Amino acid sequence: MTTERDDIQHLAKFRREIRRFLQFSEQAAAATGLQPQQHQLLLQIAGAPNGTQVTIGYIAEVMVLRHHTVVELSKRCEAADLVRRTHDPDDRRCVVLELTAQGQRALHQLSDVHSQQLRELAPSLILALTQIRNSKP
Amino acid sequence: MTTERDDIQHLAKFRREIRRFLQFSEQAAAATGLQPQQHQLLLQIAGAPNGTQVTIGYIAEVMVLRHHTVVELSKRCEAADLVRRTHDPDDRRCVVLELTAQGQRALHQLSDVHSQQLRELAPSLILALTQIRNSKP
DNA sequence: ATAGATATATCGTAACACGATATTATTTCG
DNA sequence: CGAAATAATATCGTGTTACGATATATCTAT
Repeated sequence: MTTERDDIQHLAKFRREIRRFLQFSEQAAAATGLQPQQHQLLLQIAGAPNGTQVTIGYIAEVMVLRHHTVVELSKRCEAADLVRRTHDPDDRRCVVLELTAQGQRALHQLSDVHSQQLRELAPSLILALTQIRNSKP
Repeated sequence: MTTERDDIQHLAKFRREIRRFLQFSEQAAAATGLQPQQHQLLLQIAGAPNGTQVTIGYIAEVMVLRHHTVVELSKRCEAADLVRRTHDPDDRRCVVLELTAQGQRALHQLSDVHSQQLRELAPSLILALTQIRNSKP
């Protein structure tokens, strides 16, 4: 019972840390004039493993969203001149997503502050994870 | 430039891991008949540090929400018989939040699967964090 | 007792993700 | 080859949710 309570406190602490990070991230995105999800889209486009074709479907998978949600998100980003949408000439069903110059600028700016923030938060996140991992299975 | 690209890939990987965990969490909550935020409320009520008065304001702070959002969330949880809302007799402005028996059951059930899932995801999360932390400042 | 501070509550609104459904392009196979 | 099946993206309507603005209740200090 005592370990149960400890476990729950550890889980709660982990979620507080995550939430604080996400809140930071949302504010950083807003400060750059982006919606949080727009930032995530840019990040997943630019941060895909080398050689990946970045399509709607790929993004839907890695962001764990329905594809039509990604359609809408990518269109909002296109309208904001952050993302370019082109049809793959080899399979014209597929839409390939790339960053515009402005999208790259925004992402690099955001990535800098995120790296820095994560370097600060990493120790307590790792600690929380370690505590959870060491709880009785 | 190469390090920049690596950094972005590491950040993207970290976000993918986080997103996968959150997705798991949302589905687990849904399987128990809870909204994701309802689960978070239960967790932060039960997982507050020992001796904490769990009020609307406290939850607003740790969940990084406006207090009126917590009012609404806690009322939905009250309606679902997961949470009890009582006025602190010493300061009747404050609302104290506690779990009902049913809220405790749901939370324990969810905590079990979350602990297990986090034990699985912890290594790659820690790896991603470590890679970010080791990137050039 | 009253002004100001603190904590919670109410109301209207906008963003977002989803289900259901549709459209366009490619592949399969009879 | 051409129709049916499959795959990828697109459109539309909807419900939830968090928010800003504002209101109410309670406490504190003078």
